[in-house]
Amino acid sequence: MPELPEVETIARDLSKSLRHKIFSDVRIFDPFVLRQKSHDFIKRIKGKSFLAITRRGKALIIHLSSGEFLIVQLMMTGQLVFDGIKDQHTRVNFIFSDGTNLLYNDQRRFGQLRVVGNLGEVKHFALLGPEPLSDEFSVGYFREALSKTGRPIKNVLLDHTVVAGIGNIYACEILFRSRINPQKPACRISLNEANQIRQMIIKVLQEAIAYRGSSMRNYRDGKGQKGLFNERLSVYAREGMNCPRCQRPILRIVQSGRSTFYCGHCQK
DNA sequence: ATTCTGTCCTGTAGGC
DNA sequence: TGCCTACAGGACAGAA
Repeated sequence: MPELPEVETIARDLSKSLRHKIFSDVRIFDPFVLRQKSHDFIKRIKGKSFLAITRRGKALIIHLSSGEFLIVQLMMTGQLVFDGIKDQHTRVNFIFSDGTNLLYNDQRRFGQLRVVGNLGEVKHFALLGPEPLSDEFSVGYFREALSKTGRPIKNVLLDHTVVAGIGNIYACEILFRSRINPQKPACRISLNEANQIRQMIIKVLQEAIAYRGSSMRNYRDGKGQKGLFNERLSVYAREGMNCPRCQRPILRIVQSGRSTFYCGHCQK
């Protein structure tokens, strides 16, 4: 699924594409992706206009003129494509008064869409840790969070209650660039290493946003295009290929049921 | 209390 | 070719 850089790219694209649009109709092809009854979902969107789109963690928040919010969790394979062509994975089609549309496509159907009256009622947001690109994600906060647990650092980066928006691709890339072994217990990471990891979190995410994200399989931006960060990935999905730093083969292990890619020589 | 495992679902790649 | 297994960007309930 899209992680923070991909979701941010979609939000930026759609904030331009959807400016001044009015939702004139909503077509539900697969009610499974809704967290509420279709008629309620449609009723709360139809006739409203688009005000803004923001991001929290990996979730998109569309602000409606009614004061309500359309929340989209893309999960693994969700896509929001402006003025695309419907295919077999199109689950919802939002139609605007000028004849353009916004497709919600989702191959695996893990994604979820819903309309809420206020963001405070969304439990997921209440549990989320700070945005990594905000001042809230301070040196002191991050050091403190690492010191409190003996879990492997990779798992801590994936824990959205610690820091929001980092997924499997960027957790691996951040640790590679920080030269930290993904299995290292968080509480054994030194203050200097914690600073290094924190800076790499910020740097890698900003760089990935600048390159419009990474496309492994299904990710597409708001214009239906692939991201460009793939060729800049050093370790993710590169098992057996050469480490760009020492030329030794990249390793793959499983942590908490998820693949981790790293260099056993460079990352201590 | 904290942490991990299995599950949700569809599709594809690779081994034999 | 075809069948079978493993795996895929996330989140969460329920179990250890």
